[in-house]
Order: sequence, then C-alpha cells, then structure tokens
Amino acid sequence: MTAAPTRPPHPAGTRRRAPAGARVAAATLPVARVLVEVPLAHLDRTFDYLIDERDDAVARPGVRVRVRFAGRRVGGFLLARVAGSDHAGSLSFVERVVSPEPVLTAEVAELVRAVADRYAGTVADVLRLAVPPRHARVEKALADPPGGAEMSEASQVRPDRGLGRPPAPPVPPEWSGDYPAGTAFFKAIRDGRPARAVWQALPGEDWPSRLAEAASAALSAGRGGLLIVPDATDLARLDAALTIVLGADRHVTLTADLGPAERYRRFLAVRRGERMVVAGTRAAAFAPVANLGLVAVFDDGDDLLAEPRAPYPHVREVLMLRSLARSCPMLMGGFARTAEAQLLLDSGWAQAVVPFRPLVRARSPWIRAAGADHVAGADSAAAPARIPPVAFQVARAALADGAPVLVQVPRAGYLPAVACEHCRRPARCRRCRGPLRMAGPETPGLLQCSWCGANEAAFRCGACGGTRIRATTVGARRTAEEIGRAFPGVPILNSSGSAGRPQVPDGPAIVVATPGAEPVAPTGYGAALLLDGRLLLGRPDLRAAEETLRRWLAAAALVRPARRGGQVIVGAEAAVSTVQALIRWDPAGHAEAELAARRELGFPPAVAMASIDGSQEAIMDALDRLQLPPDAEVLGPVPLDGSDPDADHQVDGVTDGSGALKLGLDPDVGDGSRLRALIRAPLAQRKALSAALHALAAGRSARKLGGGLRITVDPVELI
DNA sequence: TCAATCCGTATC
DNA sequence: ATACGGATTGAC
Repeated sequence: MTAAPTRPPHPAGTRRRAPAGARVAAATLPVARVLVEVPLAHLDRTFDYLIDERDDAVARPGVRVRVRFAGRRVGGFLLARVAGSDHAGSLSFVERVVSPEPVLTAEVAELVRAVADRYAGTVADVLRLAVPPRHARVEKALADPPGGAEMSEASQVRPDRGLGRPPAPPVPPEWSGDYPAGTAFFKAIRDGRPARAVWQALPGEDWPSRLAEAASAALSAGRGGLLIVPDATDLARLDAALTIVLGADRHVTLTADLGPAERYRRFLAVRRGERMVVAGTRAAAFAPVANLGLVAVFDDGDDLLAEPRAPYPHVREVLMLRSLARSCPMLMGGFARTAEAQLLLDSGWAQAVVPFRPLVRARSPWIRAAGADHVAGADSAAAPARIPPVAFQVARAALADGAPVLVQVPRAGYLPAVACEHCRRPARCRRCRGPLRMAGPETPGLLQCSWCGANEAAFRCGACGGTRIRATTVGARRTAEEIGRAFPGVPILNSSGSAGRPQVPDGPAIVVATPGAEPVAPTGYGAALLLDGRLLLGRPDLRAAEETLRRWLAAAALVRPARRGGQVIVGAEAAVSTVQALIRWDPAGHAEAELAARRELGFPPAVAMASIDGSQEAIMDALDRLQLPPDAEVLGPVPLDGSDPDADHQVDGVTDGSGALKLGLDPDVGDGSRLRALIRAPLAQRKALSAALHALAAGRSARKLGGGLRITVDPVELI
C-alpha cells in the first residue's frame, strides 16, 4: 500500500445516524482501508472509510471494526491508515472500533491474501480460519492491554519475563550424527538463514524432540517458531518435548478444541509476543508468531492437515507461503515422504535431510511380508486365517520377550462392511440404502446402517432376496477378539479414532489400533502386525500407495530395532513395490517413483489441478465463462454421485424423511444431479489458473449465481 | 402520467 | 447479500 492521492476526505456531514453529533475525521491519516467480512467473491478487496478523530488512537492496522456496508452493519479488519482515498464517491465513517487489539498482523494479512489467491478463495473465508473469534471477557481480563499507547511493531514484541534470547545451542547429537545434512540445516535455523528441508525421520526417531530442538535454534536467533502436527496426540508429545527443551514459558499450544476463551487468550499471548513458539494443529498454521524463524510440519501426508472448510488450504502450502514471504527456514518432516515434498526436492526449493543409510538399517525392525500365498482362503477378508500364521509366531515371540505388540487394522468397528452371502452385493439399508455393518458380537443378527443409524434385525438382500450375510471387512474390535483368543491372559488395548490413546505398558500387551491412532510404547513395540494391506493398497485413490506406505512406516517406526528383536509382519504381497519400499525402509525411493508416475499420468503434484462441482446448469455456465490459461485442459464434466463406488445401482430419488416433494425451485437440487469437472494446467500456469477460477467466482457472485458451485484448487479427493 | 415492478449494478 | 436507480410495464 503506497501513499494515496491527497484528495481531501469528504466529511459526510449529511449523515445524522452517527452516535450524537456530526463526526469529524482524524487530523492525520484519516482514511482507513478496511477488509469487510462479506462472503462475496466480487467484493474480495478493501474499502475506504473515514476514522473519527475520537477513534484515532485505537484505529490502528489489524484491529477489528464495524462499518456500514451496502446499508447494513458488517464486521471488518482495518488493514492500513492512509492520507486519502481513490474512491470517487463519499466515504462513510468507521462506525466503531471493536477492540484496540491488532489481531490481524501485517504478516498474517499478507498471508491470508496469498492463501486466498492460491486457492481461488476469498480473503474473508481465509480470515475466518486465521483469526479466532474475539472473546471480550478474555480481552478485558488480560493485564496490560496495549491501549492507546503508540507502539512500534518491534516494541509490541516483548520477550521479557526474564527470558531474553537464549544462548546459541550446540548442534544436538542427533541432528549432527544421524543426518548428513542435519548440521547445516540446524545451523541455518540458528543463524537465521533461510533454508528448507524435507526431513526423513529415522525409524524410532523421537521426532518431537528434534522439532523442539529446531525451535530452540530459532529462539536463539531471536526469532519465533511455528510447529504444526496432524492431531492432538502428536501435539501432546510435541508439547512435552518443548517443555523439556525450552522450559514451560516460551511456547504455547493451539488447537480448535480449547474453547473460545482459552483459544483467544493464547492467540493474544502469541500476538503480543509473549510466546515465541507455537505448536498446534492445522488452524495454528496462521498463528501470528512474531518474527518467524522457523515453520515446521510433521507428517505432511496426513489428510488432517488439509482444511475441510473453503477454500481448503493445506498446512504445507500455508507454511510454504509464510516461508517464502519471510524468507524463514522451513522443515517438512515425517517417516514417509509425500509426492509434494519430492517435487520440492526435485525443483531445488528444499533440500533433503535423510539419515545415514547404515543407521536406517541399524534402527529399523526386521520387516517381512506375508501376502495371500501365506494365508489360506485369503480372498475372503473374513476368513479366520486372515491373520497369517507367521504373524502369530512373531507376536508370540515378542510377548514372550516381555514386549507389547502393535496390531494395525485399517478399519474401526466390528464388521464395518457386510454383504449378501448369496449374491455378494453390499448389504444396504432398506430406508436410505446406506451400507450396513455389524456393530458387535453381542447381537449377531442385528445390523446397523452406517449412514442413518437405523437398525436392521431381519436383513433381506434388495437384489436377490438372500437373508444371510457375510463379512467383507473386519474391523479393529473383531480383530482384537480374534487375537485375544489366541493369547489368553494377555491384556488387549484398543485405540482408534479421536478418542484418547491407551497407555501402553512396558510389558506384554496387545494393542489393536487403526492407522494414525497407534499409541507410542515406552521402550518400543516388540512387534507390529500390519493387517489387510490389500484393503489399503486397493483403494481407488490416487494416493493409495503413498498413503499406505505412510501408515505402515508410522507404525513400524514405533517398533524396536531388529537387533533388539523388533519385527514387523505386513499382510500384503512382497512383490508389490510399496511393500518393498517398507521392507527396505525406502520412503525416498517410493516418493520418487510416485512422483514419476504422477508426471506420467498428468496428476498432481506434477500438474496444477482444480475441480469445480455444482448443478449441471452451474457447471455448464462456469465452463462457458471460464477464461483458462493457454495450456489448461478440462476433464469431464462427469456426474458426481455422492454414493460409494460399490453401489450396485444409484439412489434415484432424494427422500428426506418428511416425504416432502422437491419442487425444483432451487436449481441446485432441482434436477438432483451434480457434475464435476477437473481442470488441469502445467505448474507454470498455476497462478493463472487460480486467478481464472477466482474471476469465475467473482463473475458468478456478481450475477447472484454464486451458490451451488464449489471450486477446489488441489482437491484432496481426485478419483 | 404515475406507480409498481424488473433488472442491473454498486457496495467506501 | 441489500439497496438503489433507471427502464419497463400496466392501469387510469
């Protein structure tokens, strides 16, 4: 924002609704550039307002304001104070400065704009993700509000509390001894030099400690750190490591489930520079950490790092934009490596920090495959021999050795998918046609719909009339039951989903977990059994192989090294390249091959991809209007049926329980069918593609056609 | 000729 | 989204 033309501000003296008396504009910089919170794509820019002289002191960049916009009162953020306006008409006054807290820092304002551009979304949408709602009570309660004092950017950051810049830490032995490029990267953080790394963690690596050390290096450079992990369990581990490395007073954790008050309290502590290191889950990627000296993300392949709300930004991309804007170091770590990370290495944007190869062998467990040829009747997932005999042997040995055993099962529940025994078609709910499951062993005849929850006591196949069912998928609970029978007397612990993780004893126990929910064992697991590999690898998903390896490596990384007896049995064919990558512990090679395949097929991240979906009418209009960059191509549109791919016939009517007839007034529901088109462009034209999509959204929103069309850049679901 | 209504456009 | 203005329509 450069100096504005010096047009005298219009005093808008005609307005009589202002609170008692005519308003007078502030003597200096009377014009405020305000970002209004309206969801319309064509209003995705700033608007100029006048600042009343009485608001002069508090109306600083970053504060929340309320303004009149198109006749109604809306919230907004003051982005800048300037001398004059380009606007030809008269200016309204900012009605109210909501609070003197500058919650939107200059860096985050710029970031939010960049994220919106990158994802063809609006700043208002991204702002909702980036700035937590204000909590007035918290603001009031906090001592030392930064009131009307004129503080420079620098003096707002107060690393006082007896916590000055810590001395430069020596390079930790793990960074220097385990990773050839580790020393250079650590020193770059410590010296405040920009450097970006894709870090492949050693099997068994205590990654929270490594991240905490990296954060301490940033602190010693007088700068802040931002560390993002996929879920609350990871965050708890990271928090503990940060407390050990930094003490309790320098960092703070940020998650969505803190509640509004605590969330805002911590947010303010960060904004005021009282906490220089932030660890959090995905929304924390926007945290206003002062003077960033490190951004880091662990396990960037986890889909929890993709925001599910528009415009669906991914943590890795958000942090990349911050690293780029601030020239600050960035660390992308994990046991696995995504194709996206591989692309950053290929392009030279980041450098690989990989372990010394002999160390990988020394630290990894003994990993073997036990595919179908090892399992009698393996074509049926429900066969009692689904768990290969060697898996039982390995588990027995580990338990005898006094070690816990980890069993990874892809699906939660008891029998999460069942089919008609006769025709083998998926069993479906008679009310909503959702897939049926068996909830538990207590009620063998009772099925339950996964969509509507209706109970089904007397199943009758809609296709052939069969009344008996068979399991097509076995869940974690049933698996625990089977294994428990094989090892009577051994404690069995279940861990799945977002529920808390059980404490694993440092002794014989069997832990049955779904991927991503594996608890850490105090001295490592003696063995891990990775079941139903074919189920994972066979998913009709672009990322099936990458995702499978990621889950396997995450579990195998919790197992003791082979020299301490650690073993892993993976239930999949040894000939499959993904299984080979696990056995050889070679995430880098797998990522290289994966990226090569994506290049071959023309899929992300080798190309830029976007999807638009909506009613047939909306899609046709959109494709007609879209001004695509020169080398972009449109794939589709194809019908987008919400039902799962194994549905044997489509749901042909929307029944909403009330039986109400849809009158077709809403064009998006009227003809029922939604379409989806994919748009593919070379990476060099990504910006142009995003711009074109944003222009499309703006055009449609200006014509009041906005609704019913969803635009997604880099959609997670591709196939 | 005036008012009710539609459509398009701006929203500071 | 509204809100407003100008054009359009319809009835006196």
